[in-house]
Amino acid sequence: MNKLDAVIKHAEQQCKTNGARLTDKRKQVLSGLVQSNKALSAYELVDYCETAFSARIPAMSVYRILDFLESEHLVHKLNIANKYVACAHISCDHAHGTPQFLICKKCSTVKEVSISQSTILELKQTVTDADYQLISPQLEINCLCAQCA
Amino acid sequence: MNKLDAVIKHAEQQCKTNGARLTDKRKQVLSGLVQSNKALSAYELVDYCETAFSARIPAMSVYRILDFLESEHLVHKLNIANKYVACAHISCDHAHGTPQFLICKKCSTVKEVSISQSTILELKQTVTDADYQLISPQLEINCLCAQCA
DNA sequence: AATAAAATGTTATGTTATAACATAACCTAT
DNA sequence: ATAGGTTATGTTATAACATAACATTTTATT
Repeated sequence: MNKLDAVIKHAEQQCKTNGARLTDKRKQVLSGLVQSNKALSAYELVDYCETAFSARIPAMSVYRILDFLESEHLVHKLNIANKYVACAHISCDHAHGTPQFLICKKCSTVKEVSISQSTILELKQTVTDADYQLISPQLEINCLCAQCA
Repeated sequence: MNKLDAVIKHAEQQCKTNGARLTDKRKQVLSGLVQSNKALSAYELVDYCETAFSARIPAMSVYRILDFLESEHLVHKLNIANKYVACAHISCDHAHGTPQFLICKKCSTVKEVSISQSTILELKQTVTDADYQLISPQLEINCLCAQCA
């Protein structure tokens, strides 16, 4: 089974478990992100669905679908780029922690990496010391990929 | 001397050293950021200059001015919020490293903090291992401030 | 089949940002 | 002092990202 099918199957299963539905359009949007090697904007996903599936999904719907996929932890929003990526661990069985992203500023390719628990703890401590409350320790780091560098 | 005057004086000196000019409009935009306790968007700065100085600066110019102030290291862009803050260290004499920001997602108040050198080194190593190249180790962390929490 | 809930469509508009070209302000060398 | 280049700002248009509000369609359940 290829990667895409495996991911979609896992995603479907996961939605079912949560009593949510992975509809055709949601599958199409998720496919776009899984197949892409880089982060895509909502409007790029509109184009992808049109091209790949002849499905004309309005931008508004894509945003809603992205919200849904995020809520199911199938997709991450990269705030520094205003783009979206599929979670790199959809078809892993183990649960996974907070993702960290290296984002190529030129071409939007993304690598989802892990930093050590101790570093995360230190960041949390820094936040606590500053009298702030952490929403998510997701880090997004501006980089250049090997290609673009 | 109050904080604002001190900052502007330092900023002026710093620009002079670099052969750059801190014009009136640039001062006004910088003032807006220094006086604000939170990050502001370019359009909020347009409003600020109108209100505070009766200076109608077009959005286009504010963006250019922000670019300039960034290039002089007087201002930081917070990419996850699409807003801008004055550098917290303009009137410090010592040079300072890469800034890290805690950003309140509700009200955009910002705290500029430092993380340990060892953490920064670990992040750099993570990036290198992933065959990426770091543009800047600036971290921006989504939080809630004490007020909003 | 009737109903309620969920998903999607539609239209309008808000927000952030840049492109392209015009004009004004300011140095600096003659 | 002024001609000519450089820097700064103005103007207009438009691109790119995002949400609000309300309508319709689809799906699941009784």
